[in-house]
Amino acid sequence: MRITSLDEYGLRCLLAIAVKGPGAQLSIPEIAEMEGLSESYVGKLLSLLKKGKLINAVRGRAGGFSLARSTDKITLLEAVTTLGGPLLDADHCSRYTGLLEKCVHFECCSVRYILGGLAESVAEFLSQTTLKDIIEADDLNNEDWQEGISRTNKLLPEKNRVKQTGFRV
Amino acid sequence: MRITSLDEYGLRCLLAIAVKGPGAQLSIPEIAEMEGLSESYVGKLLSLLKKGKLINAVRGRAGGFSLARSTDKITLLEAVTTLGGPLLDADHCSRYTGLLEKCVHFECCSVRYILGGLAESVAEFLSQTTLKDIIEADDLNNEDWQEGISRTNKLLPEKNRVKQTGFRV
DNA sequence: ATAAAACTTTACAATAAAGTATTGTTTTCC
DNA sequence: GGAAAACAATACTTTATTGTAAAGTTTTAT
Repeated sequence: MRITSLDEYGLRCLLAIAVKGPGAQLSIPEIAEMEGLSESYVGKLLSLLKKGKLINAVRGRAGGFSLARSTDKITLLEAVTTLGGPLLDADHCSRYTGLLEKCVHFECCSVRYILGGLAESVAEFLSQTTLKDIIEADDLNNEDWQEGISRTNKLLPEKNRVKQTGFRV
Repeated sequence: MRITSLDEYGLRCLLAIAVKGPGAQLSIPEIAEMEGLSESYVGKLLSLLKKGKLINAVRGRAGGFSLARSTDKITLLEAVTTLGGPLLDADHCSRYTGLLEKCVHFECCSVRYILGGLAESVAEFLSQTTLKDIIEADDLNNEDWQEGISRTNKLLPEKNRVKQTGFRV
């Protein structure tokens, strides 16, 4: 399981616009400067977000991007879905068929069952947070994010835990 | 966010051994045949699982792989972690720095905060299911997995929902 | 009008992931 | 002892993802 670049950078661009305030507009060069990304890449990311109807674009010299809806009407689930596509795709089972035409577990599949549940769980989590929630969070708990490992890590058996740093899933 | 091939195929190989019963042994050619995968690929997947101490290997003519522990002692979190690595890596923030040496949000980052929470949530979910749980599940609910979309999909605003099929996150 | 500034689209290059092939080592059976 | 069968390690090919570049369109200021 992986978080993709599109998720990471796309969320950052979306939040950059959201943080600016209601109705605010930001241009590609501005966002690229703020986020330390190339203008080409920001343009690509924003075109995805636009296609997903999360932002509106104004062309021309005074152009830029603004949120299509207020921050409390945009959930992380929409953002992540728009950017990286589905976690578990509709054609998941026809993608992972191995050497055969059809997956050997097509009729009854415990992996599919589990991954389906996981996808729902993740969707549930992401749908409960809006851009507004993120922006308004008083304490982003960034001091101990490196220690966040401990919380997640404790779920693993001792010898499998990551010693150095970071979250592990 | 994506589920990787390693997750999908690796879990299938692990379950193939687990399903066989306590102490049972399976060879690479056997698993490859059962799962419809190449022997090379199965070998690679099993070597990962072995490195993660989830299975034991016996070399030689009567060789094969067996579970390192009983099915109720192996969680999905361990399996997925072993196979695909961490969802949110320790060096996440140093990987996504854009054009700069250091991410502009390094000091205080709302995306990191949210993704950290998501990683914990996923870890929580995966750690609660063992191989035993999967094997023993009476009804794997496979009849309506295509309809599973509805449950997840309902969390998205109407116009953004996937019409065709599948889970969407 | 014309140039500048900004979005749009698509093609391309670089990188990473996925999967295969090869070669080698260990064990068993004859 | 030698062949067969299996695991082990690694290099290699293919494919997908990332990120960049370039050419085009729209709007505004002068």
